[in-house]
Amino acid sequence: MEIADLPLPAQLAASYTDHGIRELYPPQAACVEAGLFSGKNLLIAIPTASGKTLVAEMAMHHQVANGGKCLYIVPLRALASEKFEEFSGKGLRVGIATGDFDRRDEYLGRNDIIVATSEKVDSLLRNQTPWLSEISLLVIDEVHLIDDPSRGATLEMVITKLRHKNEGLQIIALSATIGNPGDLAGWLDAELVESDWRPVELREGAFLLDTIHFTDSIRRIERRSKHEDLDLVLDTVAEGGQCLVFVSSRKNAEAFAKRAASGLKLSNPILAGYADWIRSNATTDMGRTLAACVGMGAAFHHAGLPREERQIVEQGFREGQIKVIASTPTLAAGLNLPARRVIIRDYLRFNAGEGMVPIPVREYRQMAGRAGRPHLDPYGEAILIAKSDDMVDELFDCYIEAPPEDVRSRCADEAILCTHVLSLIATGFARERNEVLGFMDGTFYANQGENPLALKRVVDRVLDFLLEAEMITDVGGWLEATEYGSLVSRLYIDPRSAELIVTAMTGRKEYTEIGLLHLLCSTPDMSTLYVRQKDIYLLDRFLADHQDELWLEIPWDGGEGFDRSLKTALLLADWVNETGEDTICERYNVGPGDIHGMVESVTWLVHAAQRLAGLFAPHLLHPIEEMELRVQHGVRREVLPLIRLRGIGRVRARRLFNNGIDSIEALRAAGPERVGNILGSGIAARIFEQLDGGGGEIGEPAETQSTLSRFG
DNA sequence: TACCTAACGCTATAGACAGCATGTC
DNA sequence: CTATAGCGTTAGGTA
Repeated sequence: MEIADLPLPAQLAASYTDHGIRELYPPQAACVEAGLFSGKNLLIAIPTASGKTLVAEMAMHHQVANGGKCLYIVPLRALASEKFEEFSGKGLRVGIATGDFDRRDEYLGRNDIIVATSEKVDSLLRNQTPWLSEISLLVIDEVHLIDDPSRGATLEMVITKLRHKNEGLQIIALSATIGNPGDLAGWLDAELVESDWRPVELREGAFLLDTIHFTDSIRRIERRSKHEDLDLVLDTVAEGGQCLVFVSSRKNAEAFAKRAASGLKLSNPILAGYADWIRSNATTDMGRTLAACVGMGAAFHHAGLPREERQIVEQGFREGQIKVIASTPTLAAGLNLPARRVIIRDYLRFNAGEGMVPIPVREYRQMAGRAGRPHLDPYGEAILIAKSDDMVDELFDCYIEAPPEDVRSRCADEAILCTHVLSLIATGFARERNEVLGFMDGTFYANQGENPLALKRVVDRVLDFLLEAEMITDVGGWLEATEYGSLVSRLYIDPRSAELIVTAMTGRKEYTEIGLLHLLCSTPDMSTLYVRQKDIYLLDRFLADHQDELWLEIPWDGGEGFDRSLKTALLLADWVNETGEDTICERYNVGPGDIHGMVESVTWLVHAAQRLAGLFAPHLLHPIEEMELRVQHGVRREVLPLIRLRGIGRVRARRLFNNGIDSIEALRAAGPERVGNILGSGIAARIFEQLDGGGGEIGEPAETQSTLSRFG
């Protein structure tokens, strides 16, 4: 099927031909035949890299040409940016909406295509965003994530809400290969397009000692090192390919990258350039290790890395300079980063409470699908590593030839349903008990024929909780959200978090920094740090001195959850007391990326706490507002007056403060010249522009003078 | 005595969405 | 309540 024969706007067709795309891949053609351009709903279950995005893009342009508006839902922020870039510059107005990147919020509705994460769409729905009802085409990327235990229900509810709201909505759902695509297609009233066609041949096999066993052939690998897994890498590189190695833990990723680096020992100016950049920005051991590895052509990739380092690694790999990346599952689900050979070294992963658990077939497929770069590699290889003879057969049975798992609804979970039921009531999707159940009839859960009574019981319990918490009221069967409930729904926090926060804030405890942080870290919305044996001593010592500063009771059973939230709170306390990044990383055994993640989460929660304080504990409003600024910037209280200026962050504020400038007044008194000496004249000029310009309300009067003497 | 190595036991374990209002070094 | 690699400790060996 030729591009030229399709009902596409001229500009899009031209953009495709410019990129050498003239003909559709067979599965893409199947989508057109299944009714892509005639408004049919489609469930497209085809392998990674076989052109799903293009199908969606064509449908979106066709839709817009007919006066429609499109919403493209993705599971990750990084994916949102990737798709945003991809869709931009082809004649349509494209917008992006994610938690960290939505400066166009106001104008979002003017776009033809909006790319957003599922949580962001849910949030927009909760805030009654008007343009959502104009959406005529909904694209759901990675729809199989409806099965994700923690986030799947949100996706399911968002889909159900949008279908409920927008009559005649066309849905295009993109999925990995799953066991029961028929179920999902049935729910969505969609035509099913299924195929295992790929643009690059994929060979899957299991490796033992020095031999790759494929389905009907074997391939010997030269022994080049002490480690078999490394031999596989060196072999790929010797043939001019690149390698992606999936391992189960960060430590393994780093260890493998080190081994690969000393096995490869590459050296060229470009790699050296990357290594220098990483080294000069690195503040931690981890960063220096990465720099050393990258200099020799290998890298590791996990969530502890700071964003910039992650991007360098990805870029270096795309350019073909970095030959190997040893990665945790970060790369499995995330960006499009193909390699000739993918090695799945660890297929067991530690799972709290369960021990080592084999990864699902779907995840294996996800990783294996990364093998083979279209137009660049002659073929792709996905290789599992066996430790014994028997393992080879087992790996074939359990992964290579195994059918992928079925997808199941996750929305019957009581804790998760709680937040969604509240939002249904707060936004008027349901006004009575039966309407809640009626709405749930439209979910995948109900469609899969799960026990409706079980769901009813859960819904009843959830409603009882919400009534008890006074987030909703029930007047003669008529359900309505209270001001509290509506706020919780819009803040997008778990109602259980809100209850915990409100209860603690209205208790008779005095405000303390650690009290607030620990409270927020005890919330189900905050992920907490792992507690090691040697941390326990430190935690106990902290408790001995500061027990009475905590807002929450210490559980008598010395629960693990308590230790975890306390450790996390201590990390954040260090952050707002300007402890250096390297010290924090070492003390808590985390990477810069983890700090960033936790700071981001807690900033969101402090904001929520601030709004809740406005409703229930006005006396806490001011200190919590201060904490909001402090976590955002990672600064002590004493530099807050300075931080409010644009162009001043934690470093510059600290530098000014240490030079005796602790307030707006002091800044004025010092004058541009002296400030210029401290920070550089360009920045000084920008600061004084703000001071002289209309910004009369910037900063606060100096109220922190008492602590000044410490630094003078 | 200084130094190295093999053997052993212990320890720790992936990822990342959401508010709000604009700019860090 | 699983698997595995990395690491620290220690015993044993060698120059």
